[in-house]
Amino acid sequence: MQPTPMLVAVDLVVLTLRSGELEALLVRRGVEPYAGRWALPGGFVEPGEDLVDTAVRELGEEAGIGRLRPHLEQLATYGSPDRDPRGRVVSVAYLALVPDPGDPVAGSDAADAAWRAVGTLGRSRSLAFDHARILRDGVERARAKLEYTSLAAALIPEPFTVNELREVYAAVWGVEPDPRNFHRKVTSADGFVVETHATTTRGGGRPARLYRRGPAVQLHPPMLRG
Amino acid sequence: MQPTPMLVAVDLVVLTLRSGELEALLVRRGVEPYAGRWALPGGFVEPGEDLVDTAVRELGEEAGIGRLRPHLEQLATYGSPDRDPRGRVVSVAYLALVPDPGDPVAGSDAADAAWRAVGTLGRSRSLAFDHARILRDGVERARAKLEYTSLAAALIPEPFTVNELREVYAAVWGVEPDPRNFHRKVTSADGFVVETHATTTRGGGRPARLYRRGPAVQLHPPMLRG
DNA sequence: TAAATAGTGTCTGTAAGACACTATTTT
DNA sequence: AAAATAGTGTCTTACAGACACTATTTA
Repeated sequence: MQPTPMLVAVDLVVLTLRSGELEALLVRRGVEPYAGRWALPGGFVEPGEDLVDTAVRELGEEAGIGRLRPHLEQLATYGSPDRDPRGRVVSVAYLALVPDPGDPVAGSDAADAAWRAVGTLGRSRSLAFDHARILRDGVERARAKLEYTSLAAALIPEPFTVNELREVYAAVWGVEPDPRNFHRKVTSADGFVVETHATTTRGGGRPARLYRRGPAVQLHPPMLRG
Repeated sequence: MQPTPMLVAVDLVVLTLRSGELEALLVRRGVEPYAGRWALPGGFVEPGEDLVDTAVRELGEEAGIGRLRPHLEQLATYGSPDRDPRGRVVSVAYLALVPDPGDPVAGSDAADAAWRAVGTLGRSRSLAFDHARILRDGVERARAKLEYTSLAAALIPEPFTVNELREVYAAVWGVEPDPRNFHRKVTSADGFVVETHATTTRGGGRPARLYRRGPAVQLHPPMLRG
């Protein structure tokens, strides 16, 4: 029995922190199916192109985000037979975390693009295809990985203060960690952040030391959320 | 520009515990490419078939494992353009953890099947395609998830003793948890195991209480490995 | 009885969370 | 000075790990 060829796409859950909220990048579809509806950025894998290269290419095309060296990891693959009315399309989803790149520029195959707070999107049916589900999975992955990795630092521009890093946890988890305990944990966790010699007063009050992302990927000990 | 159709396969990393060792199910390929080489069980996704259904079907076909109600989760997707000499094949890998089902029965498209200790397989180039890489990722996923989920119980038959559960951690992590502290942690972790009223002396010594898998998926607190 | 495994109690060190207190800026 | 944010120290509680001790079986 001959195997059946299928179309393979890459869809992106691109998250950032804007004005204290976790937001996702969406594009408004210009063509059927779901024309006019919001969707995750994505596109088909080209011949000879590795999956992650498709993700990187789409990141650049859809929002000029490539230059920001985002954190990029594979999320999951969605292949329900009826997820795309055009036929059998298997979608490999990637999760990207980037510092806020500002308002997006519309790409070639997107009539419009915008950042939207993730709060209500996951539950809604406003997104095309099964993208609400994919977005929800991506947000949940990000939430979970903040706990035991240094991923939070990927959502804000360098250099950053400890308080700016704390605001990432506040936005993503919806809880306000104690600023004093948070400070102690971050600066004592091995390799989470490395200090620069500069300070800033952009937050008001006493000057805060500026930090860059440290070499650690896994955090020991982890940042716990209750 | 028209997107290029590709073949989509599902490959399985099936792990179990046999004679104190973590072992993976392998099949010997009967056809080219890589004829005669060991590979992960797997097959192409059929039209109208969901990815996870392909995984379940292959589990049944390749080793009659379906009846064991294995833990099954998606692992990752591998789509390097040159990973299969026949052409472009994207493979969605699933991780299955099962209680030891005994020696496998050869399936239809496998000349032979066998359990192999994972210790050296990951590093070797003896497996077909990129299956050594996939196996390594699966084992690493299992190792990591033992820490904060109740997955260990999926590798042994029910009902089990606390000591049998401890042997799972010993085999997968390569460390021997203290039996006394382990006992306290397992029985006090919320929903990890539920006790039956039966006991057994199959381990020798004082009769040990028998347990079944509890309702918990995430463990609070987690089982730490140093 | 000895040997083996099952299970409980106790101690110590580490770290999370609560929060008092000091430090350095702007208004 | 007052207000704001940055950063340190201290206390309490929880729990991981070490390990003494008791419990219940087989040989």
